[in-house]
Amino acid sequence: MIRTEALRVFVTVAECGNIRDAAERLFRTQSAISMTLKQIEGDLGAPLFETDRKSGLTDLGRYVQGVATVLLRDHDNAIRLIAGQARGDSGRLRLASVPSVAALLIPEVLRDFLTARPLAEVDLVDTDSADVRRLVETGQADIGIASAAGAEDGLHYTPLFQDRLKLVCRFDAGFVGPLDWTDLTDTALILNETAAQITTPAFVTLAAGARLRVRNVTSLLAMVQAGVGVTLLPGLATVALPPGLVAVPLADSSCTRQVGLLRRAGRVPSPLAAAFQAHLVQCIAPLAQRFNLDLAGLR
Amino acid sequence: MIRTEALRVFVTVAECGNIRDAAERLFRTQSAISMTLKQIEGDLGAPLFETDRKSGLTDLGRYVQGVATVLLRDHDNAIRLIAGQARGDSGRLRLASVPSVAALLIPEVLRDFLTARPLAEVDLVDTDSADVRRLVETGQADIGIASAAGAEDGLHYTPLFQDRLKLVCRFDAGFVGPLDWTDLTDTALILNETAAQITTPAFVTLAAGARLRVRNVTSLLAMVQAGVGVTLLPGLATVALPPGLVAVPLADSSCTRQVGLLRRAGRVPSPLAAAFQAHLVQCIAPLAQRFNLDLAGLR
DNA sequence: AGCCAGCTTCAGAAAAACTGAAATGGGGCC
DNA sequence: GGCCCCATTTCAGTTTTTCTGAAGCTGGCT
Repeated sequence: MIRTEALRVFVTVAECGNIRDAAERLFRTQSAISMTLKQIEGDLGAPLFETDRKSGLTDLGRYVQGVATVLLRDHDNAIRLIAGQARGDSGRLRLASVPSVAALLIPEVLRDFLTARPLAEVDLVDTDSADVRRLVETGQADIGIASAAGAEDGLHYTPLFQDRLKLVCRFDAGFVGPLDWTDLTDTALILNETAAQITTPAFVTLAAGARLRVRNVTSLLAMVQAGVGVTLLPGLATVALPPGLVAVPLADSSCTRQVGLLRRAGRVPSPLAAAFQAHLVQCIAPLAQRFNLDLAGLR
Repeated sequence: MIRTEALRVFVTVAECGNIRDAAERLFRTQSAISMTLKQIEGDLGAPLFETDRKSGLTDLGRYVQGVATVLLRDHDNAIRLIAGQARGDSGRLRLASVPSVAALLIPEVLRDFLTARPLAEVDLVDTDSADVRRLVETGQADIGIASAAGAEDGLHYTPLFQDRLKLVCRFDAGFVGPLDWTDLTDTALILNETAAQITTPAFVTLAAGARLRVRNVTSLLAMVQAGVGVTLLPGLATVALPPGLVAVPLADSSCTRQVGLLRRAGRVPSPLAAAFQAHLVQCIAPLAQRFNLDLAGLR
C-alpha cells in the first residue's frame, strides 16, 4: 500500500532533483528516502526516475508527480481544516441570548474572541429566555444565555451572574428608590417574562393584580412610555432606557434574575463552543463589575 | 500526525455506528480500531463521538466525517489512477510508424491491445522513416516503427522483420518476375525513401540514373500510374496497390528493408509503451507469416 | 585510471501498529 | 435500584514497519 507520506517523499525528491536535499528538507536520512522511493517503485512495479541519480523523471514519474502534488495539497488542506475545527480556531458558533446580555455583554466578549480566531463565524440570536432554552434544547444553538428556570431536563446550566430588578417608569412618575413593594400597590403594573419569574410573596400578590403582560421589551417600554403603567426589568436591561423613562432601585435585594449559560446536556460541545464558554467565564468578572452585577455564590 | 488510514478507520466506524462492525469490515481487531480512534482524538485534542459506544458523532465528528470522506475518495481515486498508469492499463501512447506498417500491421496489433485496456489512448502518426526517427528522438513519439538506418545516436533499435522489395509498375508494363537488375536498365526509375537505402552495387548504379525522387507514397504511385516510370517498394506496401498497378518480385533476395521498433535510448519507457512493445513483438510472428515477411535472424 | 559525491544496501534499533486477554463501563432488563 | 450482558477500552507482548549509521557501489569528472 502506498502511504501518503511516501508520496510526499517522492514529490519532494522530484522537486529537489536529488535525494540529499530532499532528505534534509524532510529531516530524514538519505537511506530512509532511498528506501521509501524503492518501496513506491516496487509497489507500482515501474521506475519513477530515469537514473539512480534522481534528476530526471520517467513519464510515469511525471504523471505521479502531477497527481500526487494535487493529492498532497488537498490532503494537507483537509488536515488543516480539521485541525482548525478541532482547536476551535474555526467553525461556526450559534449563540442565543436574552436581549440585554446580547446587547451589552456579548459584544465585549466577542470582540477579543473573534479577533483571536479570524476564521471563526458566529450567529447570534437574541430572544426571550424561553426561546433561548428551546433553541439550545433542539440543537439550533450551541450555547444559550438566559435566566435560570426550573426543571431543565435536557439542558446543562452554568450560572453567570445575578442582576437586581429595577422599577422602570416614566421620569415624571415620582418614584424614588429604594422602593418597597407597598409603594407600588396603587400603580398599574405591566408584567414581563422576567418579572413573572419572581416568587417573593409580596410581589406575587402585587402581580396577581396586573392586567397586562408583554413579552417584547421594546413594546413593553413603549407601554410604560405611553403611561399604561410601570414594569420591572433587570438592571442590565435598564442601562440604556429610551428617553423619558427611568429605572428606580428596589429595596428587596432578593428580587433578582439569575443569568446563566445553557448547553445541551450530555452533548459534547464543539471546540469553538467550549472555547467561547471558557472565554465568557473569564470575561464575566470585569463586566459584572462594570454593570453592577452580582457574581456572589456563583461558579 | 494523522494518517490517511486512520481517517479511513474513523469514517468506517462513523458509517457502521459501532466498532465491532467496522473492525470486521477493515479486517482488524476491535482493539486496533479503538486505539486508532483514540489516537485521532488525541491528535485533535477533542472527541469525535458523543459516547464510547460510537453511535453518535459530535459536531466535530460530523465535520471530520464530511471532510475525510471527500479526502478518502480523492485519495483512492488518485492511487487508482497512478496504479493504472503504472500497470500500463491507462495512459496515452504516441506511436509513429511508416505508412505500410501503420496501415497493415498496426491495426491488427492495436485491436487486442486496446480491448484489453479500455482506459488507454493511442495517437498514431504515419510518416516516413526519417520523420519517425525525428519524432522518437525529440520525444514526440514514445515508440517509432521505421526502417533501420545507420548511426542511430539517441535511439534504441529493436529489429522486427525484413521485407523484400518489389518492383511496382503499371499492369501493362510487361515485367515478369523474378526480375534481375539488368531487366530495368532501360526503364525510368522513380526513387523513394526506401529505395534510396539500398546499397546493392548493381542497384546503386541503376539509381544513379534516376531523375525523379518522390517521398509521399500516394504521389509516388500516381507517378507510376501516369506512366512516368516504375519504382521499388517493400512487399508490405504493395499488398493493396491502386488499380492498374502490379508488384513484381525481384531476383535479388538481399534487397530488403529492415523494419524495427525505435525508442529513445537511455529513457525508461512508460508502462503503456513497454506493454505495447511486448505485445507487438508477440504479435509479429503470425503477421509476418500472413504478409510474407522475414523474421530470420531477428530478435 | 582513479577520485568523489551521491545513492544503495545492510543490519540493527526504534517506532508504530496489531493482537488476544482481561478489565471496564453503559444500557437495558427485571 | 441493582444486576447482567455486551461492546469498548486497556494492557502487555508480538509483529510489522520505518529509520539510522556504516559500509559498499556507481557513474560522472578530471
